[in-house]
Amino acid sequence: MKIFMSNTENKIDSKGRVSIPSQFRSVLEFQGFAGVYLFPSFTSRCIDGGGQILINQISESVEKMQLFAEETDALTTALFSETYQLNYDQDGRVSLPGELIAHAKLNDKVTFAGLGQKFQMWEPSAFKEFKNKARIKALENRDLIGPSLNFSQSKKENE
Amino acid sequence: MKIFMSNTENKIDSKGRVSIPSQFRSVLEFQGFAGVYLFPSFTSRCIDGGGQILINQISESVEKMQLFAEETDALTTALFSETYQLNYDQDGRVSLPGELIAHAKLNDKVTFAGLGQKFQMWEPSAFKEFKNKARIKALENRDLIGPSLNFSQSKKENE
DNA sequence: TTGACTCCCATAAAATCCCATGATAACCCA
DNA sequence: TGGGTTATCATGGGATTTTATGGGAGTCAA
Repeated sequence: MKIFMSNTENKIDSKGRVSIPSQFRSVLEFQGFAGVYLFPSFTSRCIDGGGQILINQISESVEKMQLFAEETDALTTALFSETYQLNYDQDGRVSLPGELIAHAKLNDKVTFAGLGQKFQMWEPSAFKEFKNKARIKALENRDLIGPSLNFSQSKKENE
Repeated sequence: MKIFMSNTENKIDSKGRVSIPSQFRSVLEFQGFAGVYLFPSFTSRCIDGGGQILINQISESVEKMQLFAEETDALTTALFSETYQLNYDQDGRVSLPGELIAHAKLNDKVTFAGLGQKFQMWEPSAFKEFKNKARIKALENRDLIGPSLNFSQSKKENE
């Protein structure tokens, strides 16, 4: 299973175009279509992005909720009405809608950050801040992650 | 089950390339893909590395988390945004991202140390220091490991 | 016409491929 | 057992490809 990982900082040029990192493109194309789905994050000043698999997951999880019709409408509206499907050009670039740029407060640079099944686009300095906090949180919650990271070992050391 | 063991010191050349030790490569390829996953250690000034199995374990542990929770974003950011998937070339070399070099404070040499299901990459002198401390800790905690190991014997050998 | 969006080409930097070398380890055979 | 041959491996460096990015020119609609 290919997933989004690592982070790179790319430039937004004078025409408003950004290169999707090539490793991300290979994940997206592996999912069956040469483009991205982007929408403003619910919780942070950044853009959430993903490919076909992410969109499918979202649709399925909404279905499973078995909400009343009006609730479903509200939720899907919130989720999808601000979602943009952007196919990138042959050089791997998209031009970002103004709404997304505004939400993430982007200037002329974006950091792409892989989060597994999705990725995020951040104003670079905002990302660094979020990442540092995330690192600290992850250390505190290391038992959630499992034994693979030998976190439990270092836990013993400290007790 | 093939695992990573022993340690070797390799050089980082002028282009920033390092050879993955051939014994490690055979473990990695046994896991199904000719490359490594590297990320900054949460607890030490070194790089953590592994193969497909390690990444699968991590992916599985976050798979069932909520899609749009801030906590999930924080955790997956910590886990994936600093993880690099590097396929090595036909000579078995990768070029290390600057972020990882900085975290481990590497210059022109790296020590690869096998830790079973994962391995670590250290600045050589930092590794020696860490190894000595680890040895002492292991001796203190030898009863945690089980009766099969006769530590007192190897203790004598090194004194 | 203007602005937004393509497609296409140019370029510089970085990553990767390919081949050569020396050192070490593994092998073979008398 | 010893000595010589053969692999294997880490490393250096030139050549080639990929990637991100800039900018020109064409298309379409308001």
